[in-house]
Amino acid sequence: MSDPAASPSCSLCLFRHVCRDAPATGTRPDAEKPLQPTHLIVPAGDAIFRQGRPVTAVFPLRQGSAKQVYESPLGWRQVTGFSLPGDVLGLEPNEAPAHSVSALALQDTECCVVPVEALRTHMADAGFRDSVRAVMRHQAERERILLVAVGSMKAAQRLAMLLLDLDAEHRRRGGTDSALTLAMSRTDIASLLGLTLETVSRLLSRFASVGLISVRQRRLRLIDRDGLAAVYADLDPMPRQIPAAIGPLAGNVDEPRPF
Amino acid sequence: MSDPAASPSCSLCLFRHVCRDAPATGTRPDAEKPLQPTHLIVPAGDAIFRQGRPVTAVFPLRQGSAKQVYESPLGWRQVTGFSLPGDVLGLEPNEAPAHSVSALALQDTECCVVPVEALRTHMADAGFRDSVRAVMRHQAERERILLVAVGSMKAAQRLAMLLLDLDAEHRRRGGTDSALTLAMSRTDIASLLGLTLETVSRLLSRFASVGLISVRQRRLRLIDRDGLAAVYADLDPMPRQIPAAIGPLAGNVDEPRPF
DNA sequence: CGCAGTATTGAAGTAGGTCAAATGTAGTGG
DNA sequence: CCACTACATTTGACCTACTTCAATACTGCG
Repeated sequence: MSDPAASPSCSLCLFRHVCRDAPATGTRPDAEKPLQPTHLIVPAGDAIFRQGRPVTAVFPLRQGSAKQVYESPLGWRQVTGFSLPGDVLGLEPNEAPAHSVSALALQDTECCVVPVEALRTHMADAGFRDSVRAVMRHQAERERILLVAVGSMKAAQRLAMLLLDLDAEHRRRGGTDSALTLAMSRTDIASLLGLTLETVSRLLSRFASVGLISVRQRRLRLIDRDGLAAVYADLDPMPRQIPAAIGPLAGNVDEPRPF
Repeated sequence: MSDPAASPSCSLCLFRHVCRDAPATGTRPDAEKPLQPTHLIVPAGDAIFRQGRPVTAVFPLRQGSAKQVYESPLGWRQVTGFSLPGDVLGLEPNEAPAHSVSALALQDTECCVVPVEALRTHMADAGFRDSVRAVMRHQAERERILLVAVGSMKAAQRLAMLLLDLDAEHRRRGGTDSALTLAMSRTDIASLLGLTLETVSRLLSRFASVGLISVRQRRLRLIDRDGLAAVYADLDPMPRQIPAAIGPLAGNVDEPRPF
């Protein structure tokens, strides 16, 4: 846990090619790997950094998970995303001097600390710079998809989208099973999707009752990904209570890609 | 209209310090102003650029107005913002190689064309670079506020927010009167705010009926900015039909700042 | 004038919010 | 280990803000 050695999350880390902690990469000689970040342990619920505070470092996530929370000038609060091991917290686009959101640990969490000076130094490398910017662009794209989802999709679609995304991230991290554990509360999910916690809970139960998933508290298992994708794409009126007996051969979805 | 001379919008333009078309700035000697952009006329409804297409130039808006439209992978479309003269269209953060949204002219529109090479050249100047990045950050902040609005505010709040923002932009451009003309349709407004056009129309009527604004079609006049700010801040249950006779002295709003 | 696009207004339906109660889970200290 | 508390989740019943459907009016343009 507090062992500074390479963790599995390192293999997905943005800094893996320049970090001493990361396992050697086959393709590169790794002649120079000057980055040896310190580590930081954050207990569940605590902030890794806070919105508005100056950016002094970025934080590759090693263990645990976090949520990003944005607080608007009028005091409205909204979750804008979740992060898993391998993600880098605190990367601000456009050379922002201050964090645009807060990051709160969803559980006891460990992350690396990469000072901005080190980051800036490495940004001199074109390849590295490009990959950092690609990550930033991906984040921006995600937020836009969230905006469209919240702005024009139904509750069931939004939740299906989130589940598919969480599953995709889980698999990208090597999870071969379909079981995942939700680190975030129903309230967090509701905030992200622009719903209430009751709606999220009901929807999860409904998904389960029609055989799309199984849920018990925070243990979740995706059973029918295609079905979820259909819900996401809204090809499916999503049976209110009991599925209309006529199951029309679960049609394929042209674009099931979540997020 | 097609006269290439300086327009009033130039005085707000990001490029004013480096552009030959812009009026001389008092503070700087303008020794070097190597930018002399070509101009582009876009008829109402046409695209200035399209989402996914490579970024070849950015487009300072001279006359007219435009909307940004994002199309999600699944085909959902949403307006993400409106632009007025002085704004720069097509500025993509993170060195994105392609436009992340489309820009459609809301009326016959004229804009400058600044090739990306020229932009990149001027980015060498620290002051200029900083101001460009500040604009990008401001845009990102706007989108986040929109996300929170759509995700957790009521319809009336969202609309009040938009009206206050449009008004603020109008005044920033020198408009001293409280009258403004909406270049966008009710449908566009509805899309931006995550509502239906009928709701927008009804809400405008309701705002008018309680004396916050006056509207007729696309002519709009803000009558009670403080009242709108109160609606935005939700200090006000927003009378359903006829105000509940007890008017509690229209309280001050701590943070009436829209967007 | 008459048509096409845009806006307003009404009536009815519903998705999701709100309020409230019951159950489950985890943490704490005895 | 267990009792007790605090909090998260589920579920139900009701309600309303918003959508949907539909009809009517306004504006601009050939």
